[in-house]
Amino acid sequence: MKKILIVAGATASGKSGLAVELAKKYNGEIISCDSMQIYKHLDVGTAKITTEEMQGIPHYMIDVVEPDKEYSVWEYASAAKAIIDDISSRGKMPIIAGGTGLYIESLIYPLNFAVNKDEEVRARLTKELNELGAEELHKRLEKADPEDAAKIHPNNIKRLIRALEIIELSGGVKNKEELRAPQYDVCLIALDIERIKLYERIDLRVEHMFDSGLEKEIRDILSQGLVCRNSQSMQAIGYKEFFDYFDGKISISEVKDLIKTNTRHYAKRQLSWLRRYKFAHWINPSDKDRIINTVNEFLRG
RNA sequence: GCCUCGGUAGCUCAGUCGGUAGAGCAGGGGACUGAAAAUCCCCGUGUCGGUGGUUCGAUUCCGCCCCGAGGCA
Repeated sequence: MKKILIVAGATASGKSGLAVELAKKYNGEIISCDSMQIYKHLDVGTAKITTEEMQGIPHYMIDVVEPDKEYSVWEYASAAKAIIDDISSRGKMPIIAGGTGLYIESLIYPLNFAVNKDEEVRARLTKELNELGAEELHKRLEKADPEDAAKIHPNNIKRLIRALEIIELSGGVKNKEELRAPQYDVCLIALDIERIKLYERIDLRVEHMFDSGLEKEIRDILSQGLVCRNSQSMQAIGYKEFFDYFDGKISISEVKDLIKTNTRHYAKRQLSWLRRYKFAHWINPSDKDRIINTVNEFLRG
């Protein structure tokens, strides 16, 4: 099985920098695993790595989509897996760096849905949801797939609609346990930082984003018509918070505070996701020796 | 100096016709299979400013004191 090294962790914990260090040491190339750095032109707000910071190491899966386009895990996984194959075939080490849990999941285990999303079905289900209410749709799911229904809270309408969509399109229930074997030999390094320090780093990073022209960046992409407010990319933290400010509802300092708060919440969710991987190596990013030892052991095995 | 209104959870505040109190936010935990930086779920004991008094019992009523905000001088 091909070996891949994954550097994961909460936002602002130092994944990008560490990935570059490891790539230099182990003859690696880096594949970003980030649902927003996928988008072109969202640079400051996504803390996208700069060319200088890449230090000559090839980076993939960054700037691959226009910011008004929708993107999905499936597209990510297909593209990233092809790149993993390519890097491996050249005798180099694929290093995955990023914090989007679902995207990481899609590389560790194969996605096993037979059906893609379908905007028409989705739109109709959304309409039904508005007319009938979530409870009613949840009951429908319960009839079709009680096991799935038990796992999806009626308030979680995105999941609810997706579950019903799968049933309608595939004519059956989700393909569950099978095909969940890992598809690579994975070494997962999860960056472990004291919570208070992580939050300090987040605050600093947000301050830095404002100093680096975050407001100008978003004004520019809007005025150039690269996105509209409801574009998927504009759901990103660091962008969506600006719209109330543009509408005169909140001040710029409130925008900044909101971004900080939302980023903390996001970091918490990222850590929560990573804790599911019992095989992860939780290591403080400053503990280089342990990181090196862990990777060495992985490569020997 | 006098008058009025406040002082309750980290913050903003509600409430207790006297039986030791609860929301939002923050914070913590969790879920997650083609929207995922999205979406959703769970978690609330704190000298109720201090001190005397009335009372079986005071955060609640009364007195005094302290600290804010405003008004009159």
